[in-house]
Amino acid sequence: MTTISDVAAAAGVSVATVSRVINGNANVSPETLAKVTKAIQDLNYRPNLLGRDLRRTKSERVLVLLPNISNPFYSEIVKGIEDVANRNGYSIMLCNTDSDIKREKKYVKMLKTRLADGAILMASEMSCEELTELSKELSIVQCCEYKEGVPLPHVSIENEKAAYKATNHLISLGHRKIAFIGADNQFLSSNLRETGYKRALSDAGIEIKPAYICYGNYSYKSGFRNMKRLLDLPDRPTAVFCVSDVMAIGAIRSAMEENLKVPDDLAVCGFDNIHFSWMFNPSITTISQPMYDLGCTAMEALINIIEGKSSEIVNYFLEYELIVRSSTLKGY
Amino acid sequence: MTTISDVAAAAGVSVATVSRVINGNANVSPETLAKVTKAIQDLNYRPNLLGRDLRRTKSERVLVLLPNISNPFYSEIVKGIEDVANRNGYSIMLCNTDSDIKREKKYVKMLKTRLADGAILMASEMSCEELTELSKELSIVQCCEYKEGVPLPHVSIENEKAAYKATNHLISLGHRKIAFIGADNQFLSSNLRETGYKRALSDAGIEIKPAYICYGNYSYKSGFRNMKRLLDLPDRPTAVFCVSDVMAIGAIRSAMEENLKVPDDLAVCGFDNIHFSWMFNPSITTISQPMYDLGCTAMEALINIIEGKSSEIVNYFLEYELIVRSSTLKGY
DNA sequence: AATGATCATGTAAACGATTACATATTAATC
DNA sequence: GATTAATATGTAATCGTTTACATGATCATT
Repeated sequence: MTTISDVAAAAGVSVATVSRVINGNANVSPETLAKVTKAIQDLNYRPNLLGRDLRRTKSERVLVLLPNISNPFYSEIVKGIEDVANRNGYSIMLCNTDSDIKREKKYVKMLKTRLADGAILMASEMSCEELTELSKELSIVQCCEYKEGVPLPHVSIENEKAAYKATNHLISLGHRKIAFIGADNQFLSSNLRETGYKRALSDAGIEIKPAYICYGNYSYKSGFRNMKRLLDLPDRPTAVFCVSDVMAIGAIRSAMEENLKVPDDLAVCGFDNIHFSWMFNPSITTISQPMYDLGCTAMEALINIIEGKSSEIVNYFLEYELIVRSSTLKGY
Repeated sequence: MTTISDVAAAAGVSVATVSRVINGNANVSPETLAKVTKAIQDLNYRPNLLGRDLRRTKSERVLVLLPNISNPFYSEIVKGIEDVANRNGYSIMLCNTDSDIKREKKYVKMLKTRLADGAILMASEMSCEELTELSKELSIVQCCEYKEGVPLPHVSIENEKAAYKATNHLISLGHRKIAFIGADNQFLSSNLRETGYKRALSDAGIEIKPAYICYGNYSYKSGFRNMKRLLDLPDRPTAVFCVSDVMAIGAIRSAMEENLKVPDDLAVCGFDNIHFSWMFNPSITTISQPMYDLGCTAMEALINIIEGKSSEIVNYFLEYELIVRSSTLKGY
């Protein structure tokens, strides 16, 4: 490993001068510049980031913690994050937590140990107390999923209203027996979506039937199983609102196995607008989150915090959209 | 930011002793241990990784460069990589290159600058020369996609044979008019799969028709478009082999738009066995790569290199599998 | 009681960079 | 020509660790 002093020796100058050349300092004579540049070339020298960052106490790196890279929902968000990061000279590193709090904490530790300047948390498993603790010393933004009452900014959509809109769409198509496949996790969005679903029913004067409400874990299988259960009910629903597209796909396959037609016998609405929701047959009606923009906004907020431009905590709610497709409306 | 000397001061000992405590050195008296542990707790101290790694010239971190996290194919591989890494005390950080050589090089630079001990490259855009150059100073393993003749180990499947098997499956079902949707990129696997396809046809005494061979870019749309073109041929094929599941899905949707039935009117075979290939309707016949194992093996190979256990370059070819489903065989 | 081993702790040098400050050289001003 | 300003370069401290080596205390051995 060649170091800055190797270069200095080769060029016959001091390490300070080499450092000046590397960092584009103006006060270097043309001849010295040439000598040093040549030495750097010859030795194929790259500054050691550990040394540099240690001295600078700044890394221009940002961690993105996400529960699961295999969830297509996150891909677009990450793209937004990366684009803004790159425009501002930051590198991002993705950390797959697998929804495992131990893994998550390992990455948080890297943050604490200054390996990165800040982080974006996508669906943290940490408690409010832990997050509040972290907020004191670290630059962190919550994206999509967030804990309420934690002094950290978040970027998301209004899940309650979005769910209301989705459910209302089903109601407006004439459905009265509308089931709900939610998620049994600690995330706020799951609750908010359930609340929105219920409010839509109430507002339409439809009774809320507990038997129509069930919970999965965002997976295909949980969508499949829950739908099967719903279809086994004596008074089976004619529509279902799933809080993720993947579960919606599971639900549709379940209905198909029972020889039901979608949307004729069962209308299905998902959430997220992942790529596969329009590739699927039938294409799936869903709520589209502005994933790319969510990512961009989160990264912008993070940079503001890191660079100390804003000390107040700003939360962002971006616009969502109901996208009607064949799984609820024929011919779309 | 509290440092080791803050802790030392608070505990009334030297920094060396604190360091000993942190690193579990045996020669520390119980009382001192207690004092220091308490001070660490009180001050909520975490060692600065930059300082530590700089001194140790070792980071126990590994970079995983992949072209696109939104490709579900990579998720399982990453899982394998992570599991082996964690078992061996390494952290992994994912780097999304977006198939952009500039981004890729940015991450390689981090490697050169000792931010990580090594890297796994999933589908590098770099040339053989560049990779050869890197191999001299860095610990790198190629996974899935690889360049031939580069002195870096790789882990993959035998793409030519796998494609042969897939094509042969279609032939054995009685098809003679078999199209191929490949990929127009620089990757070896694309070529090998085409070669395997052609060899299967030749071996079966079927003429290779250039009109039946076309190229996409692994996307849904490119599958869709190419299939449309193939179906517009005067003598349309009755089967198609796509080098990715996503393109296969595009092809199926294309056939459906023409009111063709899959597999009755058109048999479709994909490649990769991503989750959606069995969620899709019809479920898709495909070649299953042992993604998890590919990841595990790549990580194991990398650790061997980093820790200097093996200096020779070993290449691994893992077993693939043909998975027959409804898109080629009814009722599966 | 002298010797040596063992244990606990401290001192200070590294790791590889950046940068405040000092110094030397040259150019500009009066 | 003396003074000052600007430019180019070097010296050494610093970032937060780890760790080789030194030191001093304790205890067993002879």
